[in-house]
Parts: sequence; C-alpha cells; structure tokens
Amino acid sequence: MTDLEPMVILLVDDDLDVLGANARFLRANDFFVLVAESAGTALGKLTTDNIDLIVTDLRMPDCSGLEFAAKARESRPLIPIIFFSGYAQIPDVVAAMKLGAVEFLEKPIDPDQLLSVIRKVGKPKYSPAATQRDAFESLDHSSPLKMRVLAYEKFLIESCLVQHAGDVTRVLETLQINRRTLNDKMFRLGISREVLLSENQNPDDMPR
Amino acid sequence: MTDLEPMVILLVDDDLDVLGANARFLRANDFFVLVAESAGTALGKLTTDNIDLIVTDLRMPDCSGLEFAAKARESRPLIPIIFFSGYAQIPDVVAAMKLGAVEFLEKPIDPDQLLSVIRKVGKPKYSPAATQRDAFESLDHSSPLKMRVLAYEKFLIESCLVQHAGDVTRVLETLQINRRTLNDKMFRLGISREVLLSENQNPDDMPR
DNA sequence: GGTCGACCGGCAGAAAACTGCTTATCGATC
DNA sequence: GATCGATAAGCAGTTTTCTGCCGGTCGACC
Repeated sequence: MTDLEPMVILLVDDDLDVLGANARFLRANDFFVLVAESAGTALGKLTTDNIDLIVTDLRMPDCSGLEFAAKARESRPLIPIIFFSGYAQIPDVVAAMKLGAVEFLEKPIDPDQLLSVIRKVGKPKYSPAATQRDAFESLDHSSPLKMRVLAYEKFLIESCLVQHAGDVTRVLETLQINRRTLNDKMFRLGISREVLLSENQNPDDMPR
Repeated sequence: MTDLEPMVILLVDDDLDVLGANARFLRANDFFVLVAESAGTALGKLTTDNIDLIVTDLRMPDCSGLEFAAKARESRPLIPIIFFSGYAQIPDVVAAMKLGAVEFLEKPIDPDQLLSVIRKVGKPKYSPAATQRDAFESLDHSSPLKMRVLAYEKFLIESCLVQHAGDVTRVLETLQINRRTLNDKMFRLGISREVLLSENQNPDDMPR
C-alpha cells in the first residue's frame, strides 16, 4: 500500500543530528517524511500538509512534546502520535499515553522497532470527523440495544478496515480479534472489503 | 456522593505492610476497601464482590500485575484499574496504559495523590447532554474492539437509565432486552442505578 | 401483619459467539 | 507451472451470553 501513496510522517526533534538520521532512515523505507525542529514549526506543517502520523520527541525547548501533542490534537483529533524520549519520567509516559499516544519509545531509538510501530499504525485514510457519528447514530433512539451496539461495531470495523487500506491482517492486530471472528462479523454485518476500498481509495487513485 | 454509598476499592499488594497502611488510609477517607495479597485471591473477590475500582501493584509473586489486570478485565471489562510500582520500566508503563489503566503511580505512594486520583475516577458523571461522548470515545484508538463496543453498550444503558429516572422496567421496553440480561450486563459493566440517579437527579429534584 | 409490585440474583438449559483446523481461491512471485 | 501469502468459508468443539423459572428482599399500601 505504501508504494502508491506513501505515508506522510511528521518527525519532530530539536536535536538536528538525530532528526536527520531518523528522517533518512524512514525515507529509505519509503515513507514521505516531513521534519520540524520545534513544536512551533511542526504545528504549522500540521495545518498545511496532509500528515498521517506524528513522531515526536517528548522534550523540546519551546514547549514540551505533551503540549505540542495536545495542540496537534486540536486540529487533527485522531492523528496517531508516537513519542520517544531519553530519561523519560513515569508521569510523562502516563500523560503521553493518556493523550492517546500509540507508543512510547526510549532513546536511543531502535530503528527496527520504530519501523514496526509505524507499520502497525498504517495509513489512516479515513476522514474521522465526517462519518464518525452518522454511521451508527442514525439509528432511532428507540432501536433495540442490540441493533445499536451492532451498528457501532460495524462502524468500528469499517473505519479500521479503511484506515488500513483493507489489510485484514493489520485490522486483526489493531482490534485484537480472531481472524475467523472478524470474517463472521463482516458477513453478519454486511461489510465488504471491496466496496469499502472502492469507495474510499478512488479520490486519489482514480484519475477520471 | 461517597457518603451514602462508599466506593468499593480492591487493593492488591503482596507487601502486607504497605497493603495494610494503604487500606487504613483509604478507609479513613470513607472508602470501602477490600484487600488481597495475591492476584489469585483478588480475582476471586472480583467475581463475588461488587467492586468499583482496582488499585494494584505491578509486581507480585504469583503473577504480574499486567496479567492480573488482563484476567480481571475478563469478568469486569471496563473496571478502572490504577497501577503502582517502584522501579517501573517504561515498557511496563506503556503496556499498563494500553491495557486501559487509569493511572500509574510510583512507589512510595503519595497518599494525597492516590486520593485525588481515586476521587477523580469515582465520579463518572453522566450529565446527560454534555459528556455523553467521552464515556466511550475516550477509549484509545487502538483499544480492542470488544472493549470499545462494551464501552458503547455501557454508555447506551446508562443513558437510557438516566433518561427513565432509573425505572428498569421502562428501560427493558426501550432497549428491548431481557430483564435478566440487563441485570447481568449492569453487573459486568459496573453500572449502578443508585449512583447514576444520585448524580443526576439531585441538582433539581432534591428539595432540601 | 398481609399483599402487591419492582428489583435482584442463583441456577440450568438453550442459543449465539468464538476459535482452531482444514480446504479452496486468487494474485504475485519464482 | 509451482509456490507462497493473504483471504474466505465449512465444520466442530469450546466458551460465553441469553433467558425462563424460581425464590428472596424491600418499600408502599391496604
């Protein structure tokens, strides 16, 4: 999936050497990498560029990675964020995870680990804001509980599928669910990989 | 809220001195405290008693706090868990938070901090209009499917209960669900009619 | 005190969901 | 053409959930 449309990663670190090294490494692995050496510039790029994932140091001079993440979430509420830091204190880690961090890595970064984490996150093509609610809240308020729960489950699975470009294996990991179970659920809920993909991919992939 | 029906806290620690001290401290602050010195006994109490919150050490002889938490979640999927530990490693903290821990405290525990964290957890305010979403959307984007679905189910049931002023029979009709099933679900999801009502009704309805 | 209605929870059979094993298909690669 | 990886689905055993039946508690009312 990354070949056609590489994931856009925003890499934030005030240590220019580390920043450069990591950027090179990620680019060598076919990611499209934007770099920022401060939270300020990072926030700027976040609004101008279509970024899929943030990888940021926790400690930076102008403002902490936590503040940066909080601000980033204002414009991109569900964007995945990966933190890394040396000398991290437990409370920092806790705060970062509470902010919804995908992962917290310790410096020095193990490139393979970083890579596997990024791959796991995948590329969220799904525009979260738009359809989030409609999908399942369209149901009547008096609908049976089971219906409403199933609708929500369907919505979650569909989001996850679209996010991972139809890669079922990745969805299994993300949702922590058995392959067989997912198959059953998709059948029961009437979810079709093909339909989902054809509906979401085409904006960029289909020229006309 | 804690006056009428104190929160039931399950405190787990293999260090009996610390366990006793913390239990005394919490009891002095009007909580109802159950103690367990091992994961095994804790799991037992979890199924027999109606526990609102787990506070557990991360390191224990019979099995790690993480394993314990995972098992605890099997019978009480959404119960809040607070971890504490000395010498915690970052990956442990990350794993704990991914498991949905509410907080991760470092040993030695600061009583005031513990108290404030518990108080914060203990107020699952359901002002029906405002915080409706947070209840289930606060879950991590990578949380297992089952947990997110359950959180939504919990939210639906609680909303419905509040809406009908705690009238279970009406809720049964609305949600089209068996009485026995609703009972089970409420226990599993940690829903309490009393707490819900006392938190929502009083602003207007309580005359004195 | 007796009765009624609403609620809770134990128990056990029925129903549904989950999951490992297996086979089959399809596309990509060798 | 052979092979491999990913997906889908049949089947069966296991686990979980649902639900009807029952008895028990509590407060309101007669």
